[in-house]
Amino acid sequence: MSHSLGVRQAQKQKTRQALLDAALGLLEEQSLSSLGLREVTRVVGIAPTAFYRHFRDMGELGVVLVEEALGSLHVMVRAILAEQDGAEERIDRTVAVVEQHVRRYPLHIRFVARERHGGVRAVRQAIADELGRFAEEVAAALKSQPVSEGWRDDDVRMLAELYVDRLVTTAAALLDAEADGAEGAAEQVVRVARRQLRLISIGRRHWREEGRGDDGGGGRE
Amino acid sequence: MSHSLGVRQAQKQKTRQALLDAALGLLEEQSLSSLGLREVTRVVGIAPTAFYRHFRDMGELGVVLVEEALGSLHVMVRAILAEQDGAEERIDRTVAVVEQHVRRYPLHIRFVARERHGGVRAVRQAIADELGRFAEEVAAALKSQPVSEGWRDDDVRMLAELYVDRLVTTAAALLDAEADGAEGAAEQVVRVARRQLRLISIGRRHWREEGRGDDGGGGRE
DNA sequence: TAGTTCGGAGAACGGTTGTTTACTGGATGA
DNA sequence: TCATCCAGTAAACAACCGTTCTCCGAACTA
Repeated sequence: MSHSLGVRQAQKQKTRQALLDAALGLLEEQSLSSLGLREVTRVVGIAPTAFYRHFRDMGELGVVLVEEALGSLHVMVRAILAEQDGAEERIDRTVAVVEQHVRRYPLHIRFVARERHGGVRAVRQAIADELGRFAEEVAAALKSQPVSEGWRDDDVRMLAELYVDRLVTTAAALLDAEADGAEGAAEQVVRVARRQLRLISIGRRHWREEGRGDDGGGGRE
Repeated sequence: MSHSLGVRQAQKQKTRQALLDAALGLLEEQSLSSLGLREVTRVVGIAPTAFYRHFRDMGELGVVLVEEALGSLHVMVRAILAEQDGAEERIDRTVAVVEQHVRRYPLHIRFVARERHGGVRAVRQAIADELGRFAEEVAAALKSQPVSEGWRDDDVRMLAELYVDRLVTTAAALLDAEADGAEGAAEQVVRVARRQLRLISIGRRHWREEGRGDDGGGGRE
């Protein structure tokens, strides 16, 4: 905060953020690879050429958007992992936080869901990296819980990825449900998500007893 | 087969299929909303205007591609569900079939993964519908298994969605792993997928004992 | 055989795109 | 105060886009 950056840099960051916001808005109804540079600058109200003062191309802007979007998600998960409640309460809290996050940053969620497998390589990579870091963080938290005693590290990681994936999927489904305008749709998604997490949690508790057969390397041919 | 359709209609279907194939090929590296009509016709080798003889616009072509892509997936799942093996063998077979399907129809998988949350509403809807039907089929199969005795219908459906989602996600991950050229990446994905399915399966077997608390309607506010 | 149907060609349309080049004017720092 | 920097401007570029309209010729039908 403090140093106040000078009028010059402050203005630059302002229009830079305006570009990011405008792009994110436009990306609600199209995908990044079809989003035009001129389209974005038009919304912001600056000349097309001014775009280059901030980003080399739309792909670069997309990567920045990824950081912005998943940065806020990061905060969300830290909040969940910090808790020490029982499994049931933790699940409720988790889903509730996802729900509220979707309501607060719908455009960010939409963007991540869409571009995760989208047409721009650099953006896909950025999302994959960030979600990977994400899973790592979840894995660390899971490992420190009593239930994980005797678990192999890669099994913990496997579980973490299952959780992360479920959260992302739930968030996307929730977004679609709200967009479709159907009345009870969102609540339905939330209920299903809770039960799915519960089932996974049950599987987790019984993993040590039955999860044998550590299918090492090999394979079939 | 037999009726041979006449030279006229046969040719039409031929170029129609050529359009679909060309589009699918181009969609390996971009998303539908950025795919141009001229781009497709150029690959096929016909005039841009001829496109309209087959599709109103690219969205319509996309919907047809969805049916084509998920139609083959449908066959795949029937094969899996038909089996009567034990849980472990079933999981191995499932993952193996997914693996081979990804190798046989990589472009179809890529397309579905990308456009599931893509920028074209009609296509998203078509994919959602098809995956829904898919989950319904899986649910019916799960219900007929002894393990599901005493399960509520919507709990079975919840489990089916969990499975379907996992298969789609695994297929997409497998595709990315193979594209990235990393040597053991694909095998790693397969191993993780197997263990995740195993964990879910364990959760399923213990669901009746611990899955209580049927969080009915209500909610929090 | 004569008439109709229709998949495809071709040209032209107005509009949009990304990118380059040269320029302006206010903030910046000596 | 004065030279420098640099975010944003303006004009022009060639390339491409989706769509319309008119026409052709081979396949169909009667």
